[in-house]
Amino acid sequence: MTIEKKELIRQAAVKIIARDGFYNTKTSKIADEAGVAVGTIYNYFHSKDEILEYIFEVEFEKRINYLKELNDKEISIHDKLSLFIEKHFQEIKNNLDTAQILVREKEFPKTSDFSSILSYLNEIPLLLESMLDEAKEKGEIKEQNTTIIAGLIFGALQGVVEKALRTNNLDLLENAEEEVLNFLKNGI
Amino acid sequence: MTIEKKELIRQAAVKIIARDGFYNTKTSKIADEAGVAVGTIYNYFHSKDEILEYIFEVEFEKRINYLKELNDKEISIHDKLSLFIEKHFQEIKNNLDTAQILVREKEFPKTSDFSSILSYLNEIPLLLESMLDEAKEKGEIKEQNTTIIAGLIFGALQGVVEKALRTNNLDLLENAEEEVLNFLKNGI
DNA sequence: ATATGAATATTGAATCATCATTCAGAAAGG
DNA sequence: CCTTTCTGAATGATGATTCAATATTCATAT
Repeated sequence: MTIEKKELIRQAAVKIIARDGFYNTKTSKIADEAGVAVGTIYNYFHSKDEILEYIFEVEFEKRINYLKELNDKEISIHDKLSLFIEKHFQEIKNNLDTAQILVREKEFPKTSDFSSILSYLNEIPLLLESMLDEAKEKGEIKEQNTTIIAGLIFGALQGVVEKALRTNNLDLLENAEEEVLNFLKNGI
Repeated sequence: MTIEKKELIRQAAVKIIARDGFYNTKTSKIADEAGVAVGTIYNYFHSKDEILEYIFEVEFEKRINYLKELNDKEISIHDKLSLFIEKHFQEIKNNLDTAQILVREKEFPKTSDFSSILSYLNEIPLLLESMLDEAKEKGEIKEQNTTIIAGLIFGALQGVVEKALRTNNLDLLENAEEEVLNFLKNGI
């Protein structure tokens, strides 16, 4: 039960799920890709659902930890957002398969092992929101509904990634950071 | 083979798929909700996939037709976006179940009846993009990558809806239109 | 009005393919 | 040799789709 083998299976799963979508992925395909038997997967995960959960966990924790760090820093809201967005697109470009999964997989029924994915999905906008709230208090940004704006920013990032992947236009990701930042600052 | 019955089945499907997600919805549940036998569904749709496709078709055509109308009008880009966003949130509030489906269902494998959903998903950002291009030529908005900005706006709208539905905070939708517009105009 | 029956629509139990998961035995490790 | 890990064929549940039987519709004839 080494952590490396779990990681091997996770990476294989990322590749296959990115291509076929979670519900159209068979555990046997993941096993093939990882070069292990199906049974082995079940030594590291309790269920197929748990694999997806783990993929989200790994990826979201990077963002969440980084956001928390940023929140504690004494820098302007613009710098915070700038750094976060830079980090975000860096991770995206770093692993397009994971990016595909993050923007595509949204179907998490209550009766499943998915509950922690839902908290991850909540947490990033919440951190953005508290970041915005603090900036609002300091007068760095104008009066506005920070819940909506946080949801909007989170969605905007996804929208750009979705567009790039859907049209297979990866060059978009190169300019995305700058364009998004400029947009956040000044609008269209 | 009346159109009313097809519509009855569509509405039942919307309700169940919004609650359980497409891949976790059984045709028998849709049949129950519609008050028909499973077999009847197959008189109106060739497959389960086709039901989802039809749901997207009905909803996206509203937006697409409206956007095309707007594109032909001689009004400012801000008015165009304002009208589109107003329409969008109006439709969302009008049918939360459909909204849930639009933001949640993203898994459309190649081998399926989903191909037309993919073109719908492309078309709205493309229309937004050409709207922005025109405004850019006229000097209404600054120089910027309109592909990215269109993807960003499309995503931002989804992000707000997702947030409202995920946290079951429907009040957000009341202020969403104004906040989003203000954001588009001036940034944070 | 009412009856007729051919065309059309509905029904839901039966079919059949599809996987997630299990687990008895084999291999590897120490 | 004992423990841990791996294997992959067998199991069992699930659920989309089919289709023969039944019901309904409705144009036409009486």
